[in-house]
Amino acid sequence: MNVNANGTDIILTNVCDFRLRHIFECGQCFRFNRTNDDTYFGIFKNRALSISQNGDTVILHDTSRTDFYEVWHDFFDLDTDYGEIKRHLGVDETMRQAVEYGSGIRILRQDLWETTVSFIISASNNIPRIKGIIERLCEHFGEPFEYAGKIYHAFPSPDALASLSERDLAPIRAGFRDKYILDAARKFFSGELSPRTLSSASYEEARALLKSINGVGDKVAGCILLFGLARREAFPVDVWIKRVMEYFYFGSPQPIPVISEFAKTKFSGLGGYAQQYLFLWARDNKIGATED
DNA sequence: CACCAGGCAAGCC
DNA sequence: GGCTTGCATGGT
Repeated sequence: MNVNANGTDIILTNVCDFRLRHIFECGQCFRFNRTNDDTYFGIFKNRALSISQNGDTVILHDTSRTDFYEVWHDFFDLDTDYGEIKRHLGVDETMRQAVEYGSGIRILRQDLWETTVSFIISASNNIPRIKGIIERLCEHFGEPFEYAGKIYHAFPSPDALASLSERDLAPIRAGFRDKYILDAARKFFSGELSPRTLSSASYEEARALLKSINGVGDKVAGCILLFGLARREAFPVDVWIKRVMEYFYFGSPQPIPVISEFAKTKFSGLGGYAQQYLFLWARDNKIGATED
């Protein structure tokens, strides 16, 4: 990959294993959306980005070399060799197909706190509504900032939410999840949970700490570990993963713990990557779902 | 109008 | 311990 600047654009050429549609449509990130055929626009922390792709050329619009190297390079996980990961995962016909289908997936390195709240909101919800709730949360309580002449809102800090009541969150229309968001905010605000504590904890310790938040169970904790703490061994089992694993590896319904154990053995430290390839493939092709 | 959405907690036995 | 049910809201 080569990096060049052209005015306020950063141009990446010879980019491998990178496709915006795969990255942003595999359900890991809720604040980026497609604006036209090959362009996505979104917000991460207190920065916005418009990014487009044509083959193996990627353009980051209205940014700088500094922001590219300090923010976006890490966000897009550009130091990780996905070719190597895909070779390790493509050990059977199912995984070969899943990896081929989502060949441009990269697991974004997202913010821990934002990921925690986002996946609390994801419980028993659908992606368009998850995005709506998150945007309302940001508009009401996030710090405004400017990008390309327009005003956007950062994700609200724990401090901004910790002293709110459920009534204050009513306009967000998060439903029964409002009290879970507040519990998470209070635990992060008080320091009971912190990025430093969770980063330095072992996988199982971090998982247990996250599950101390009301509204965080095994599945949501798995997503936070995978997307917010870069624990790539996490294999969160949602309805789609459950279906695709049952369909290809078991042939019959299985309890979630059975699927988790199977994945742990089969994928080892690469479970999170496997999960993303399987999720995108299963959902796009409705694998295992009942016909309409 | 049922039924479901990247689940979870509380209440049962 | 495992199993069932209610949960807010919006889309199909």
